[in-house]
Amino acid sequence: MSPPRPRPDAVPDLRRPAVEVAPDLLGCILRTPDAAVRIVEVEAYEGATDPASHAFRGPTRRNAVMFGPAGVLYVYQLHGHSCCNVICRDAGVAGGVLLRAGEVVDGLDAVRSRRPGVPDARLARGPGNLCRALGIGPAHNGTDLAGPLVRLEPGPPPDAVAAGPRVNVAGAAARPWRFWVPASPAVSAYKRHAAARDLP
DNA sequence: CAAATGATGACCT
DNA sequence: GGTCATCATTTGG
Repeated sequence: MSPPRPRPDAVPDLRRPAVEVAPDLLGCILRTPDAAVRIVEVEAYEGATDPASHAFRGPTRRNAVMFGPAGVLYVYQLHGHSCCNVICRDAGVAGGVLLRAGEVVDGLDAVRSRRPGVPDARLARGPGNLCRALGIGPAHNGTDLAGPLVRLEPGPPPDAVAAGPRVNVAGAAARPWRFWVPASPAVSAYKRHAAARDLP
């Protein structure tokens, strides 16, 4: 029996483990005041059990949001870029889903102006680029995903979901916690089939 | 205080 | 395939 897909008219329950939430976020819409993307590539990060997670060694100033309640955005800086996670699990237990790629479904002009010269299919390809496309930055850390700055909205579940190792993570093969929509042009080609398997 | 470290991205061969 | 610019955070002295 395959796992139940989320209803098209509801956002998935974010209080579950990130590994369960991650595939259910595919197809959902992330909206800022002037743009929106359909999420097509994500990675799950747990807490104390996941050495690749920012939360593995316990709370710090940077990762504090990961230990808070579900339903907020965790934004961190890396190499001069911003990356964002949807926070999962109840307060006190860390977990989050990194949003790695999306398809722009609203506010195309606004996104193009933030990413001049970039082909439409690549506007929100990559976690840093996705944040840039939506105008998400450090000020969004800890913001409510049901609030005015950022909204997570339901969307039609994808026809198919694939899973494989996380990107740029040591020992990634042990945990195939990256999930993506194989049909989406917003997922870079080499990642689409790298060590991929279809989700049961 | 100094050094190491990336959940990256753009560009190179 | 690979190099490297870049910078906040974290960790060690």
